[in-house]
Amino acid sequence: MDAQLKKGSLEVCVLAALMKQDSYGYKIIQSLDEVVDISESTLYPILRRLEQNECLQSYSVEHNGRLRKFYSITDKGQERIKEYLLDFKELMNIYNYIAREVKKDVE
Amino acid sequence: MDAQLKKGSLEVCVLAALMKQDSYGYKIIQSLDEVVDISESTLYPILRRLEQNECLQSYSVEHNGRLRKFYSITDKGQERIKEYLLDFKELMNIYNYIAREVKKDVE
DNA sequence: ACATAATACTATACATAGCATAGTATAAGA
DNA sequence: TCTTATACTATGCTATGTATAGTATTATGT
Repeated sequence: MDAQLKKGSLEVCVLAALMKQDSYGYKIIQSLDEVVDISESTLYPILRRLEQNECLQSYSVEHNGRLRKFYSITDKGQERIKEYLLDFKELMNIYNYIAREVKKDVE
Repeated sequence: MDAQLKKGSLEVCVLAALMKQDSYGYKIIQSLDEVVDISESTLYPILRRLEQNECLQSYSVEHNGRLRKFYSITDKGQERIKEYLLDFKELMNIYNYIAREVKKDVE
């Protein structure tokens, strides 16, 4: 899938993954496996950005002697998702236009 | 609308606008007016990029003493649109996942 | 015992696309 | 004569996704 098309969506996808329960980097990648292929180099910067934005909060839990960084979604993060859903409707307008123009050609 | 979300779509939107008939910069902006707000600083670079990619061809027509640059879509440009439509289905998967996780929370 | 895979994260650097801003230049209308 | 519409070019910024590499521990396989 074209990287450009993912822009703006991956971030929100990560937020959505944290709606059910708190999670950490490695686990998030796995839980999103069926939805989208997201690599470490994409996810970790997103997590840091979202924390800076206050869309996420983090806390560390010791696991096998190392710290696992858990993230939980904030109210602001949930607002962010709602804005995305609204924006996506506008994107659908663009998509529909494109699909329509192609069909016209076929007819 | 969030600029990031438009990435990858505007370019194809311009291609789609040229499916019916050849057109030029200023006119394209107008014809896309109802679909998406695209400014000159966005459109003209797109047109040049698409011509370099060979998704568009151009020719100049004199109009009131100045040259108007008309663009027409190539076969490669039409292929490009088809790829976009496929890619968009994957994006819909992401969107559906996000919408689903939000709903779960409401229930 | 040793190698490999899985786990878990950090850091650097890059490409791309959309967009703001500014500049150039002509024609038409108030 | 001033503004608006027309039509395009050029420079530079920012955000996001991604490749690559590095670090370090645990579990598994041979």
